[in-house]
Amino acid sequence: MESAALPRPTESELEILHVLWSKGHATVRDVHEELLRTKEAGYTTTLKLMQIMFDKGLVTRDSSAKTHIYQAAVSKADTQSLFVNRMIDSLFAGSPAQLVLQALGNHQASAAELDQIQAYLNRMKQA
Amino acid sequence: MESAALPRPTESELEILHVLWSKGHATVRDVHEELLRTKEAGYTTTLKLMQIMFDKGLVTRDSSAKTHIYQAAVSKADTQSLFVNRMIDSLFAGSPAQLVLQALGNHQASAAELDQIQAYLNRMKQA
DNA sequence: CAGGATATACGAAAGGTTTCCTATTTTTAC
DNA sequence: GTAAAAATAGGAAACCTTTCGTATATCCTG
Repeated sequence: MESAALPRPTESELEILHVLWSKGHATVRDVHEELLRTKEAGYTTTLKLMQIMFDKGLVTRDSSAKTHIYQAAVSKADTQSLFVNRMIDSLFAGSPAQLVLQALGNHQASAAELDQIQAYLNRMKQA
Repeated sequence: MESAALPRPTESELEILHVLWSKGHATVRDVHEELLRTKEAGYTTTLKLMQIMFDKGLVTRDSSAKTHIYQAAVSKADTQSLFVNRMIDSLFAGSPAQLVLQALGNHQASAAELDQIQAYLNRMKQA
């Protein structure tokens, strides 16, 4: 027995998930106001998107009160993983190292970030 | 003066680009036969996609002969970069290191790959 | 409790991607 | 040279995402 896998969030859905991840739980209006800071959209557009996300299982909601309260049903880490793995398969022939080098090569990382990665490598070598 | 940026390839377009990147240049039939190895599709579907890609500027073609010969107009590295940068912005708050750790954490990399990354880090530290 | 504000639900239009049918042209093989 | 095979082009259907108008219900304020 296996329940259907959650669909990959679309671009707009990701924006909403970001708000939910940072706020923990939020109303449609909360999310909408946050989105307005970076993009233009009508309120019912945000509402509709969140309803669709609910139907897809990407968010849960408490509808006991008149104003529904939403929460992300997928974790940020799992979602990042979903997209990263997909990209590794589809663009880097299954090689995570290729993606890593590409990511580092373009966006120059800070010293602190390089240290973080170094620490990770050290842990891997010990194991 | 600045020419319009090329659009981000769609999923299907990426599959075709992969074939073109590996073959260098190919006819629609070449590409189609290759795609058939992993997915099902009609010949005219592949043709149509490649025509659209031509219109978008994602591929070039030599139509001097009856059977056109296509080539990718975007490099694999540039395309990888496009997608990676986009993902860093949209899912990792602009931090390439976060993506790197995520990529390494999930797909366990081989010793050789870790060495490659280590070598990269060493180069960065020297600089 | 009446009127305005705020919320949800529903439906549909607009835009993009993917698919394939059909018509037409060109090549090839007998 | 003619018929079959293979190629291109164009259009349209099916599907998904995004957007928003409108209808309806609920809440709050005076």
